[in-house]
Amino acid sequence: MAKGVNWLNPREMKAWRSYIIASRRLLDALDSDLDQHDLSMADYEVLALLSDAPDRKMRMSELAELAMVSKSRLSHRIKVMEGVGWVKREDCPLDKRGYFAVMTDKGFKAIAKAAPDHVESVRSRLLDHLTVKDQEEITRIFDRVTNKLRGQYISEDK
Amino acid sequence: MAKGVNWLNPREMKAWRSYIIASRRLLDALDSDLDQHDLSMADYEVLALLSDAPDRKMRMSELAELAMVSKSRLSHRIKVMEGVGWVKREDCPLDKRGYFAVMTDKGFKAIAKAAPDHVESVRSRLLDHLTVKDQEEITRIFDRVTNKLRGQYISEDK
DNA sequence: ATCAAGTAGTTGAAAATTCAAGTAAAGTGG
DNA sequence: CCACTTTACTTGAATTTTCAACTACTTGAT
Repeated sequence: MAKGVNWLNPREMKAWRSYIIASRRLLDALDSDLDQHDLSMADYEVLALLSDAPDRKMRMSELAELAMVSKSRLSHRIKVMEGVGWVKREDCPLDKRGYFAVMTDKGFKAIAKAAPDHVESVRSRLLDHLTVKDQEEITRIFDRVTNKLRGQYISEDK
Repeated sequence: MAKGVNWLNPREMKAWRSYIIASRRLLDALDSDLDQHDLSMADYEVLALLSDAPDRKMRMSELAELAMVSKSRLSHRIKVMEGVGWVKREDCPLDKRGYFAVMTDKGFKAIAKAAPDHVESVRSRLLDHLTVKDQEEITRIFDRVTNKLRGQYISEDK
């Protein structure tokens, strides 16, 4: 096998760069739009997941998995959210190692307040600039990327 | 104006979720692929920018801007890279407030070693799953997103 | 010249995240 | 039911990132 590196050609390079640059700026913008609600995207997602869960509670592991953060990180984060009064912990009777993160009313109000702004933010920063066809392309392309990623060997904890 | 929130419809929701989920996993995968070279994506980009710059040196501000990190973050990061021996600082004769970050030979070797793996990683995690047409779509869509983002009011420092 | 305001970059402390253990409870095979 | 391995979390320390000054220089106006 030849040892030469298969560098990106200009078209590939352009696609890759367009994608990361936009993504970085987009995520930054969304995050800074959430500042007014004292939330980061990551915390928003955790709360959103909880608010949709039955009884607004979820096992730590499941929450970590769905929110795509490490258990350790979730643990730390839940501790601060607990301090703010948005969630509390409850232990799981069926598995004594486990805990539920339970959203409080205060937490629910917090995310209910942030949600409209966040949705508007996602629209104005991203969706408004995509045609219906673009949206479908995005879905198709990125679903495929996720699927392939799943197949490949991926790191451990998170 | 009616006060109702314009929530995302299923198609929009799907596009948005496909995009972030894939992006998070993708970036995680790329980052963990770089672990073997003791680099993060952010550090990689800084070094890549430097290695392409004339004389492999660049003003701190410009580097921060192109790498899309805050000046403070770059400053800290360059300090540790300086410790590792990948870059050094040099002061700018034309503007005595300013500094250049200059890549050392050791730094150049480090990124030259990482680059082929990183490119391969970008291919196997992303580009291999995109048709030429997909690449063009991505470029078109995300360039537009970036442009619109530029127009809107965006935060300060970074 | 002089002074106000802006720019380039750094710094230390605070907050967030990762990393490497550590604890306690389940599950599993014999 | 007894070891042994796994799972579900938490924790504290180390690292990274952000935040709010702060220094020193440049620029522009008078």
